Amino acid sequence: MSEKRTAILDATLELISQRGFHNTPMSLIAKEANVGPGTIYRNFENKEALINQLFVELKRRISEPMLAGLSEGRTTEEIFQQIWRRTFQYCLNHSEEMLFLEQYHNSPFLTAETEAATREYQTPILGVFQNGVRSGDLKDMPFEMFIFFVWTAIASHAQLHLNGVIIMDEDKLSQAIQACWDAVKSN
Amino acid sequence: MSEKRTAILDATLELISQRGFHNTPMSLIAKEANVGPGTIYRNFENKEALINQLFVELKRRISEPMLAGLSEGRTTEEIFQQIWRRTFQYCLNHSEEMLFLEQYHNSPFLTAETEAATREYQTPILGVFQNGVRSGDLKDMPFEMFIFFVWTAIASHAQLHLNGVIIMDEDKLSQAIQACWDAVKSN
DNA sequence: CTTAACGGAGGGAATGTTCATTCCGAAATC
DNA sequence: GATTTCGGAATGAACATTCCCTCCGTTAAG
Repeated sequence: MSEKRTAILDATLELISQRGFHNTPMSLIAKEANVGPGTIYRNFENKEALINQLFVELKRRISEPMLAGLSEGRTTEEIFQQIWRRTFQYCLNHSEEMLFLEQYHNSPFLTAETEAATREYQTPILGVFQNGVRSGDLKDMPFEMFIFFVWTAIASHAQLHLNGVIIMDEDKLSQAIQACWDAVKSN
Repeated sequence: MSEKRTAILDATLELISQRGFHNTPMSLIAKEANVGPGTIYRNFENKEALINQLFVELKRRISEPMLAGLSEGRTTEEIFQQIWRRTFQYCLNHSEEMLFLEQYHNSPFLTAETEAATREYQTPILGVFQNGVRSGDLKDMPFEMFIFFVWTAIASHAQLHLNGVIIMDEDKLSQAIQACWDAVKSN
């Protein structure tokens, strides 16, 4: 990935997560990236493609802490907890990325390919889930329902924290994790 | 509320939930509402105000089935279940409204007043929550955390259903409700 | 009862701005 | 010197918003 390309993606992330799509002209992205407007079009077909590729890139990044949580627990519950904690922490440390993802999560201009590429990054979690179901630790729910109590829950709680609605200190954090665990654990 | 105003809001809902904000010109809204572009500006200050008012109106509408669920259960668990079922059904029957709400849920152009107005409509649920905590049926979590397992969960699962990702038949529905109940119920 | 004056809502053409995108000369790289 | 990449002025389309003319209902005067 060229350096310019990275600069453009970074600038897009920063500007769009704060100002929204319709309020950030390509010219502004170019300026922020120290690049001419024309250069953007050398790397991305158009504005929509730029958003889509950024979306995929961010999904990839966020899957890393999820993955890292995988190897840290022994029991299913410990693994669940580690994934939650690590991903939550990542969301706080990279709030722009999380905000962008949540903002365009169900937006009309994400293409089907983007959605597909996105799904790729969930496969590590799928393994955890299937093992947990097989071993009787987890309820046998649809995988997407399980994902809700991981990714959606994490992102929502990170946003609540960032907006100052709930201060997610250690107490609240373990409370949230416990609630989600209660939701998915088998009885 | 004037007839024209209602027509404009309806047209806006339909067009924007399908095409997104930046892809639906005021002129198109006007055409869909059988109204001149100028007429829109007689009822709403500008495009952003239109979106904001539509958002508030939809939050009001969706709070009705929630409310209706309140009176149908005896135990906290029954009330929880009724709220979930009714609201979920409403989301399926009014998917455009739900999609619009989810799409602009965390969008840069919702004003603070809009967010405040929105919070109003949660107060009936707050009562249920507080009673449940007092009686020891519910975990003593922050209210917004509780709301996550109601509204956010409902909307997400409705979307999964509408996208064909999970077919939410009675089995899956009660499974989802059970999971959310397990999350919030005290142990 | 008729008609004239008024006021306000509706419509839509016109305006001016704001971009996305292009394109070509300049700079850099090989 | 050739080839690729870059920049940014220029272009053209799209669109939010305005402005003013039209239409209609209401009221007042005759």
